[in-house]
Amino acid sequence: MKDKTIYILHSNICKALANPLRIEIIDILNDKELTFREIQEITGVLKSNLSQHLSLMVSSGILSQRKEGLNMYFKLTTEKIAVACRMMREVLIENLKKNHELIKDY
Amino acid sequence: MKDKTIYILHSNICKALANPLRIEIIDILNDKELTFREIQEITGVLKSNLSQHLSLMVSSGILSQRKEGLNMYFKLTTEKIAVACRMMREVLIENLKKNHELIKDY
DNA sequence: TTAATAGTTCACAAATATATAAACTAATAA
DNA sequence: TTATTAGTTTATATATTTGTGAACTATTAA
Repeated sequence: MKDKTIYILHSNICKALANPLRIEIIDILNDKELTFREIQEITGVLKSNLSQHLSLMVSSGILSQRKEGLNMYFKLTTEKIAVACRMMREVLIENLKKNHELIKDY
Repeated sequence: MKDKTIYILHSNICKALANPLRIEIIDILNDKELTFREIQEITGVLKSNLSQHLSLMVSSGILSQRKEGLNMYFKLTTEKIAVACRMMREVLIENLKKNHELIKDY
């Protein structure tokens, strides 16, 4: 029986992207570092909820955080996350276009 | 209030990757088309379970299927899925290496 | 028509993920 | 010290995901 550990670990990284709020966070962090407060203002979610999502993203290794005074800063650990994410967005857009082509004939 | 529909749709694509079995399926379909039977033999899961996972992947738009006689064939709809997936794998490997660096000093 | 093979659908139980609110901790300022 | 700001943790309720087995449908062969 083949060892499937790698698939579990790999899917954990993917799970970190598998939520609308977390996708939005990746989108807005794209190429910059932002504070917790800034992310909260843009997304408009409860701080407890945001903290849980950010914490999940940090522990899955896609975000890194640092504290400066009272503020916590967050950024993507690597450009690759943003690139992979953009690639998925392209797949989405292509699929939406295909569906549109199918539907417009009716 | 900003419209978050795009984030929901985008996260649906990501959810299609957010499971160990589905990652394995993407891995083995990498550049070829396989039958249900072949995927089942490689992964070793129940056919009902496999069918549900494949169906989810098809309806989220990352796989396409075609029937030929008694057999159902599956393949990735686009190369981009495999590329995005490989990119995530690289992020995982980098993180594992970082953790290893941290741990080996103890 | 009957049987066999291939896969899908359904119902259900168990596990995980999510949002909320309240209580908590850390850092700075008064 | 006390208060304030910034964020985390915890408990809890709800929703979603997952695996299993049984029943079902579709295609081909006897």
